[in-house]
Amino acid sequence: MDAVDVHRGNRHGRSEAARAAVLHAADDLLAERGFAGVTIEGIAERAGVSKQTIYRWWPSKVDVLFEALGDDLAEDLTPPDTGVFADDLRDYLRTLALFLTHSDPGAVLRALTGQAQHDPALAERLRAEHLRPQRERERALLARAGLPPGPGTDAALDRLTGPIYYRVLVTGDPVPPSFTDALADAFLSPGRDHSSASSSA
Amino acid sequence: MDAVDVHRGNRHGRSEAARAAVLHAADDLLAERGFAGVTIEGIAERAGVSKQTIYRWWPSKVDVLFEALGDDLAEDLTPPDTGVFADDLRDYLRTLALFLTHSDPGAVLRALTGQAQHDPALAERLRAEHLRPQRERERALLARAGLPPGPGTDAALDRLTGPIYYRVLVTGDPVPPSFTDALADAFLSPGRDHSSASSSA
Amino acid sequence: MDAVDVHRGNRHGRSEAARAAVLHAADDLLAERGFAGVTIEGIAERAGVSKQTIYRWWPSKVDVLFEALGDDLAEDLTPPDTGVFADDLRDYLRTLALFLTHSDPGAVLRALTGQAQHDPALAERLRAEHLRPQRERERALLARAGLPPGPGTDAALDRLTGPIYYRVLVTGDPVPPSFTDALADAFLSPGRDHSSASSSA
Amino acid sequence: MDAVDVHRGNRHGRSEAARAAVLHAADDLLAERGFAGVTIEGIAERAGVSKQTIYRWWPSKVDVLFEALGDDLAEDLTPPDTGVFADDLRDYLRTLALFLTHSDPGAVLRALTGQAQHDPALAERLRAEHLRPQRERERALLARAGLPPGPGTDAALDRLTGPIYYRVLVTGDPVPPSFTDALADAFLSPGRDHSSASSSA
DNA sequence: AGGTAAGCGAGACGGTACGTCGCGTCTTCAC
DNA sequence: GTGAAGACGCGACGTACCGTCTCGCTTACCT
Repeated sequence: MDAVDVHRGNRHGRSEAARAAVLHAADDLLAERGFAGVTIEGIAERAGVSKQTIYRWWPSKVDVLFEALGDDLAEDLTPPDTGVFADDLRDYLRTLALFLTHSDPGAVLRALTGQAQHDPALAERLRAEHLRPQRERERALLARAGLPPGPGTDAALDRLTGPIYYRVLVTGDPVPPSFTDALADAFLSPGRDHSSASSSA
Repeated sequence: MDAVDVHRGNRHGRSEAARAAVLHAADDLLAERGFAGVTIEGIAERAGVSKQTIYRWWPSKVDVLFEALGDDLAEDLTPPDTGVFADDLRDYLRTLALFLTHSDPGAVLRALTGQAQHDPALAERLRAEHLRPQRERERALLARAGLPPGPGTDAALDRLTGPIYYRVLVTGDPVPPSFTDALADAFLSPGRDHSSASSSA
Repeated sequence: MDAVDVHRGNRHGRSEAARAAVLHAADDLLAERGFAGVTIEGIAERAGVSKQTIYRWWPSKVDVLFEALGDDLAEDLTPPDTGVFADDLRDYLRTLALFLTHSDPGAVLRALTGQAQHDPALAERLRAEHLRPQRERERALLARAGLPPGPGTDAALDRLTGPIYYRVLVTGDPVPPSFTDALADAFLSPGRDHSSASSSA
Repeated sequence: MDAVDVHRGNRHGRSEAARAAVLHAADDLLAERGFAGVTIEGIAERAGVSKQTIYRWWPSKVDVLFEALGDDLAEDLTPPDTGVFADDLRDYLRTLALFLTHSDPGAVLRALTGQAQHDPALAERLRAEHLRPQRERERALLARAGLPPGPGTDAALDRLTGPIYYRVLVTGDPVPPSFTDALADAFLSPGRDHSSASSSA
């Protein structure tokens, strides 16, 4: 913790302090000024770091944000496993909605998803490193429902999580528990009629 | 039609030729070089128009793209009305998927939706001028199913269209007719089991 | 004087009101904001006149200023003729110094002379329309001293007025009566020694 | 001398190569296209330098020209000292006339003097950094004539150099040796009559 | 008395240059 | 050999004026 312990960058490797300061500064700037307010020069100034240090380790500002996202999806969005599938599913969807709408890493993910619409390489990287692993975790959840693995699982997940992302990214409507619970219920009790979907909203 | 008839811009109003050239150029640039390749200077050069003319009428490049979107949603995405609701719904979802994934205005909409993640004002404008009117057209479609108007309609639409937008904006998976038909079927026959959803894929 | 009498411009000639407003506005702008602050658009706005009206009658802003100078040199700088040459000469040099340093048309002349350093056409026009006629008036003054016409007159005038212009345009030193009187004295009594020139300063 | 030795600009200071290229380009443009043809963009392009580099070191194009003037006055206009005052004075006035009318730095000085008519700050800077030091060198010349220092010296210099500047800046007349010699003679032999001044012209 | 043509205001237009911001590269020196 | 500092070439930004143009109004004068 002491200044003595801080790597300043030398032949023994990069400065962890600089790395953390950069990621932190990028996060802050995204929260304070939005995506356009995140600039390499701004990050460098706020982090007390030189531009060169940033360019040495990250190819672009989206890579900084990408790394700032870290393992937050794995940490925050691993579905629970209580043994009661219905509860686990409802829980997970609620957590996902909350993550996307109100968490700091959720804001980063939204910004990156937005940028991914302009940048196919970023899109692919997001999918490979975050979205497909997350999908894998979701598949594991559904597997506990006794569903046989297969394309049906993915289709079901698209129907479960798609409307949540849709509200977050497109309509901007809030995503309350009533909404995610209804999605879960539709999966759990496919026979219920349409109006019942709203009765629980 | 003659050159005599061309508004060149005077006290009686702006030049329609310049307006059209700008919108067209913006569209082209988006298609050719992506969102980052759309610059005011680039639009001006390609449209044979001065920068000032663009700034006179549009606050920013997203406003140009916004106007370039025009009434394409209303024109291309008004659900059909053949009298057979099931066909109409299936048709509409297929059309929506095609629009989002393979049409020029769909590309503009994707870019704007991406940018909207960084720009709340744009997000609101997109919703007010395009998404909510589109939702209204979708409500009219569902009304023909005999569904009573109410929040249930919106929830149903979120489940019908949400997964399509999700694939387009997030996973990047293709959205084939089998996928949209399955969504329609799930709405039309809520009792079918999950695996059947994929059997038609 | 009534509005009825104001030419608004028609087939029979230009609007005198517009002309005067333009010249006045140019003058004001020069005084208030300096030469760089004189723009065609600024003149048009302040004069309540359209740009086109200015361009119809003047090729450029320097032409406006040029016309704003009017006959001020002839009016303000015609040497007096009291019959006493020494007094006339002293008077004239004092008047010239005052005109150049503290009058409104003097400010216009200084600005135009400055601009003439960048614009040979303007320089020639200034000389043809103002400076050479002024030189002619000065020659007439010297002729009354009994000096035979010839190149000697011009050389003498260069020595009489040159130092005044020099102070105004180059050193920025004030040009008090003592200075101009000394110039006159040096001409009137060429035998006086150098130090006496300053003793009257 | 090698490329290795060229400062490219870093924490230890600016690039001397860029500085020289900018000054050279500005000089060239002034000579080729006149003052209005000197633009920051034009300098940048011709010098192979970015606009930002110019703005980093010079507030305006006038400042570039100012620096381009360098020490040329001190170098070219230091009066000679042969021990024969009359010769020195005649020589100096001839050199001054030639400098102002036909040298490259003289053209820069004329342009700056012209611009100084529109810009008091530039006027003061010209005087402080170039004109007053030059006046000091001229005073030293006159001191060798045995003239006691005092305001008489300045008045005499105004009469010696004023007419030269006057012809250069105002009338545009040529300034031949006969003209400057006559000025020198009038100083050296104040008793000669007026007509004699022209006889040597 | 009506038609006509010039002067006028308004202001949109294609341009050029402005001065600024951020990019990504580079070089140097301290540690 | 990392990192802070910061100059550099570059590209785009948004603004100010330029000089040109077209339009519709007004106003004599001239059928």
